[in-house]
Amino acid sequence: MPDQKNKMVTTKDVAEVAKVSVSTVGRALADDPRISEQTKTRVKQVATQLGYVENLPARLMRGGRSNLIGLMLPDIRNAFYATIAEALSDCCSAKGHQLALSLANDPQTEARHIKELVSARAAGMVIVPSVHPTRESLALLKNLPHVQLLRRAASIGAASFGINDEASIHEGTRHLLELGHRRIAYVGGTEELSTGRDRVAGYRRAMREFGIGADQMIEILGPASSPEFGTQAIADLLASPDRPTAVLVSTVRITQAILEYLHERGMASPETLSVVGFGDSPEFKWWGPGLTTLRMPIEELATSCALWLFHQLEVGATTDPKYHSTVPATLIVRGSTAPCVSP
Amino acid sequence: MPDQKNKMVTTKDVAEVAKVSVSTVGRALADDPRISEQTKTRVKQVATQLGYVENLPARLMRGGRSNLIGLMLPDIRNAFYATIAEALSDCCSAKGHQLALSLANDPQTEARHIKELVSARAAGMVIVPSVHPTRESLALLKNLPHVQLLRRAASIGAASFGINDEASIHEGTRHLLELGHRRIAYVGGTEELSTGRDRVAGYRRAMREFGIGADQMIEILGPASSPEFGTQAIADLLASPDRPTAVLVSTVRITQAILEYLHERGMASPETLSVVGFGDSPEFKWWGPGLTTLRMPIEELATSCALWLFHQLEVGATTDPKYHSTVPATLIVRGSTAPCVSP
DNA sequence: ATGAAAGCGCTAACAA
DNA sequence: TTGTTAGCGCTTTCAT
Repeated sequence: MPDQKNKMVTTKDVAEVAKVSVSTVGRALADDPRISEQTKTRVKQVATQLGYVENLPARLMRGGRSNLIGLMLPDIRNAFYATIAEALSDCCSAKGHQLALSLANDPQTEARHIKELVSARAAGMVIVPSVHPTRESLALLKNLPHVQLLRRAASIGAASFGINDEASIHEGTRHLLELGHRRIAYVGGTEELSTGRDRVAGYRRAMREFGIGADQMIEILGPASSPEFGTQAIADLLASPDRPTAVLVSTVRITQAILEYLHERGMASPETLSVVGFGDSPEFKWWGPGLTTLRMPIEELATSCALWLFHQLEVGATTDPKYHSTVPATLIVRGSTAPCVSP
Repeated sequence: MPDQKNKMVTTKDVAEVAKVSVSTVGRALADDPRISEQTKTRVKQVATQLGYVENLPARLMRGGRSNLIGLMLPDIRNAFYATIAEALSDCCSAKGHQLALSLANDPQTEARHIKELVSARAAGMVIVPSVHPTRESLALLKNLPHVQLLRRAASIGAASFGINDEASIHEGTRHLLELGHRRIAYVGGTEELSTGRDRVAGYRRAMREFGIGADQMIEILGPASSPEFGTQAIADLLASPDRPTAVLVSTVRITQAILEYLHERGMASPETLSVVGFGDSPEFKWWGPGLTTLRMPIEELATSCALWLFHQLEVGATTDPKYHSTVPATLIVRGSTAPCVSP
């Protein structure tokens, strides 16, 4: 553990040793054409020798923004978000940016992190917004170029990149309907979140298209990333008098919880229940007969999101294009869904 | 997307509007006891009204370090590291720190990220070091309080927190030996990494203790986080003339690759092969008969690592305690290991 | 090709 | 209780 009070080497120190002025040092290190090659070489040599490292805060004081890119996620242990973090980190590295990771599940924490980023004069941020960003968050975001990812808060007037949630869930539901299922349960996040709204809408549309009324729909909505909620939901479903023949899950964490529950109770799929999951992880292949699931191009999504943000940073982003991009999911059919055999 | 050129509100602006001096503003916002409650309230009100956000770089220029804590990881998609990131993020939030995530697999990228952290005057960092940190990295770390996590590079003279790798793998190997296995293969990372060295050492010790000579040991070493290597390794093992009756895997990623391989080929465990995995994820329970594996208290490890770092930051860390802490793994016995029935 | 000096926003020592 | 001022390390005119 090094001594913290260790004075750092400054341009002034370098200047003294190299016997030039501070401005010459600054210019030499910035490869200014006005400085002779000879001086440049000498200055750089001295700088390295002394272990000079530029003082970013001091430079930032003269205006401009730091190379920090904020990434606000609800949960890094979710494979979805980990993939996003990795893709974004790659993009940042390529552009010389530094990633600041903020994990927030509630609007207050979110606001605090945004404030810190603004305070640090971050260059921009990628945010998966919470349900109801605070007024403060919204005001702060006015001073920070940003892009929304996955979720979309209407109150935030920025470009957004997401999954086509409605169409994805619609496809999953239709798959079950075409297999003859009619008592199909939907388990997912609440309608507070844009994603929750869109997803349940996809379920409803598919059901309606097969002539199933709202009274026949089985919807269990709760906290999107709560395994406990998922466990409770599947338990309730299986215990209900007219238990469904199939279930469609619409979040990663709930999917994992349900898979775990069914496995622990030794309840075989698709015999007991046909299951359509959300997201795709390697282990979904070896869960029971293999999980039929919706795969999303998360990595590509995060990359295009980053590219767009960087582009905005470069061009200065004076306009407000309100660009909204969505990508579709792919249904991966495995063993967990089978034709309905119930009455 | 907001206008980037938007001038930010400074203390001077607040001072003008509130009709006080800049220092009064600074003190009022810092809750200095010398300022009257009345003035404080007014200044704070004006600051909020104007949307004032402190300029962190400017404050840092006066010396001291930022609230940035760097976290250097090889791979955020590995559940191990994601858990660490989350635990650390929680600790940082609690202490008002901001997490800067750096993903680096090679010494050059690692060096670049460390330099950026030093340049940004980060408060400290938690690092899972690469095999051979560059000379530059080592020099830079002298100016940045840090702690090593999981891996330990001898060249870095800092406190370290890790798994007791030798003992853990020893326990896993002994479990197989006690089940009667003798042809036990070890698949893990190379001996370049401290973890790789310790782990294979645990395997060797256990084997020796059961009277098995070095010539009877089956070791396949390669890149620790390469699924491709894992796939190749298990393929080779199964194709070999005297195929082992059991395999012990010593990294998370290789474990995942091997599980996938065996599942895809429909090779049942423990009939074909007894398997002891590394790490523990929910899905290990439902892989085939359930994976016997070594579970590590990663979250606790990361937390204690963060606590230690924060403590060092607080006390100033003038001494160099070279504190090394290791926690043991727990063997979780499931269905993938069974008594040896081969000749 | 190089140097001197101003100023970025903030804090703290010194004044009042 | 509040104001004045110096200076942190760097870039950027403006001089030389």
